[in-house]
Amino acid sequence: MVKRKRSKQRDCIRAYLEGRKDHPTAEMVYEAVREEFPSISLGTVYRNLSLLAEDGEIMRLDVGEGQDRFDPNVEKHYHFVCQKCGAVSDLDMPWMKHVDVLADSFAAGKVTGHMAYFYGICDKCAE
Amino acid sequence: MVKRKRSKQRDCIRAYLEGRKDHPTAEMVYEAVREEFPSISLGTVYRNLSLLAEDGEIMRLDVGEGQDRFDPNVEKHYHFVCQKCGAVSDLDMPWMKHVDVLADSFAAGKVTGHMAYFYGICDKCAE
DNA sequence: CTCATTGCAAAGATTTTGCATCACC
DNA sequence: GGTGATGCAAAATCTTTGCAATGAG
Repeated sequence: MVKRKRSKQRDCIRAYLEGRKDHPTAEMVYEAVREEFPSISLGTVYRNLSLLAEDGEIMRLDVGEGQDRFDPNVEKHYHFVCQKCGAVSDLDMPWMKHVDVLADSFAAGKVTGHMAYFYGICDKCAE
Repeated sequence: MVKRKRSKQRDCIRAYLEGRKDHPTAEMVYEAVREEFPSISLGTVYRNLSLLAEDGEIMRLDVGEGQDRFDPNVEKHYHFVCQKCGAVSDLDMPWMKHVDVLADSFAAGKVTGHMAYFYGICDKCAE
């Protein structure tokens, strides 16, 4: 890991994410942080999101919709994606480490983990 | 579903995928099909892959590496991704429909399915 | 003073699309 | 012959990167 010098922009991005449970995209982070730093560039946002993820301060999510999302909760947990509105919410459900053992018995190699998300329709869209 | 007119190019793409278990990317399909249709365009490959997926003849995979991959096996099944060489192989392991029920009890909405893949190091790379 | 960070813009990478032409039914 | 498909190139999307200027330690 490289030496890191503090920056107001990165602090702001980190602080913004800490308070969220909606897993913002880089674009959403950009729009939000822009209110405090009107001249920040999208490149800087992407760079800092990558640095924070690299340092294990946040987690990068890919729920198969093109844009990556970012989560301040770095604990292993599952997500629920609404197929109608695209909202991504946390699932407070136990991590299934045992499925890695199961998968390992079928794989032509050593299984060390898995990636998963659940999809369906959220309550709000079901109305 | 729209009316479809047959084309040699699409037939070739379909036939190429049928014989594979390595989940080629669009680029790989393009390179392969180009041997029979040297003037085929990448756009046509993308277009046909999307049409075939739309018709349920093939399945589009996203294993979080940027490029999508395509699978002639449209049955629900899991995949194993080697983190070293990037190879994607099938896992002949039962589909865990019960986890959808479990997730549903935790979700703020109706869970209808899940997406998952396992990762690790394949035998070839472990040597 | 050094070098990580920024803003800007250009470039990358992947996929989609507009359009005139082609070919299937 | 009508319209779906093709090839080509341009564009759209999302993300990364080169570079000179700026700022933190």
